[in-house]
Amino acid sequence: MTVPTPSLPAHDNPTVVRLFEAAADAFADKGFHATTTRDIASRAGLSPAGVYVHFASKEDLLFQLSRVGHEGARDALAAAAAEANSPTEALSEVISTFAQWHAEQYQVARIVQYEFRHLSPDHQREVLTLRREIDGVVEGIITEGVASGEFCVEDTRVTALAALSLVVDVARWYHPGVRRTPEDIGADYGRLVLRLVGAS
Amino acid sequence: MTVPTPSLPAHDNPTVVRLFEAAADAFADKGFHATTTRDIASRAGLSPAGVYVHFASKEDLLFQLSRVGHEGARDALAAAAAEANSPTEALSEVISTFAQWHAEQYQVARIVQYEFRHLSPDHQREVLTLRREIDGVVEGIITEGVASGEFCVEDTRVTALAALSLVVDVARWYHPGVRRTPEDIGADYGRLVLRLVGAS
DNA sequence: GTCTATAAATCGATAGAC
DNA sequence: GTCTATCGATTTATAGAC
Repeated sequence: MTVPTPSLPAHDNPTVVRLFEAAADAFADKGFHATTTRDIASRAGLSPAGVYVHFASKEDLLFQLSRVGHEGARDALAAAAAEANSPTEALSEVISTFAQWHAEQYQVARIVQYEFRHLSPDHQREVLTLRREIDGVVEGIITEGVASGEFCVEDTRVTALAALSLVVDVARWYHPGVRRTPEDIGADYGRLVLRLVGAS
Repeated sequence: MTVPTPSLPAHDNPTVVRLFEAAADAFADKGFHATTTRDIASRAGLSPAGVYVHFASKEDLLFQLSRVGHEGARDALAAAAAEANSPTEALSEVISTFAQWHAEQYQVARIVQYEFRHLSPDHQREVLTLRREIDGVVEGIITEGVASGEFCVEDTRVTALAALSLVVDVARWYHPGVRRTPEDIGADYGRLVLRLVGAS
């Protein structure tokens, strides 16, 4: 049994946690470049210089948010896939879980999906590795379902990308106050994706 | 017969056209706030001050791009819908056309979909009106298809949003050099969306 | 209508006291 | 580890010559 990777750098430090939440709010709300380090610091109750005691730069904050966000999504996905007894159940559960995560964590999801290009090239590569793990889970389930005869698709990659598009776009339009709850959205997309793969 | 609204302010002025294209490239590539007016001006072959002869501000450039982009998408959609003889044909054609547009015009599409929040409140309202026209076309077709018995959906609004998510997300992942052509993508999504509405 | 030059404000990040 | 103060670079936008 290995010790799980800490989800945050120094996640037991309350000031670091506050900075993390402040940056997540600000980046999701205004975007990376429209957010100032002063903005983040004041939301966290610190002076402008306080940020740099805990993070090397504004880009470092974005990177840590992206990394932790991806890891959280990947873990939620893997847990959902592990419990399933068939490709149909697995796909429905994984998409449902992922869609719900995109709604509940819509700030982090937005940063993960839409602020990616503002990471340094090295950090882009690292985050891309995590993203490919996630994409691979969905594509793998569809491949299994086609092999077992449960699914009927023209192109596995095209269908996997379409399924992920449904989910990712939740981060664009979701905000607290929309009609549906995150649970509703997850359930809706769990059903819709079974139509996409010809399983219902 | 009314004269069509010019798609560009002073669209017959070659300098304005060059500025427009330079801004579209830059905003799509780096985002609104990461793009400098110097960057736009130099891409258009002008001095930093040259921008302000033709546009009031950087935000004005973003607004004009968003407005013209939305109008182009809406017109392409309306033309596709007008030619169809059934809800099934209409939905397939509209989604196919819209997806193809998002790939071919992926720079403008990206600006339209992801830089919206950087518009002024007044300009957000104006662009939102255009966007609701587009959403209404898709939702209207699905409503017709349900009424005629061609489609079978649980919730019309949820399904319309899902169909649009497929299309909108093209602007996030598409770039020249991906495996499929814009025509391929349009054809793929025209078929996939018929599955979403239970028509195939 | 385009230029050079620059104003005026703001940014990310650092220095050094405590 | 947090602060005040500020550096140095960069930004949007304007002034005024041509």
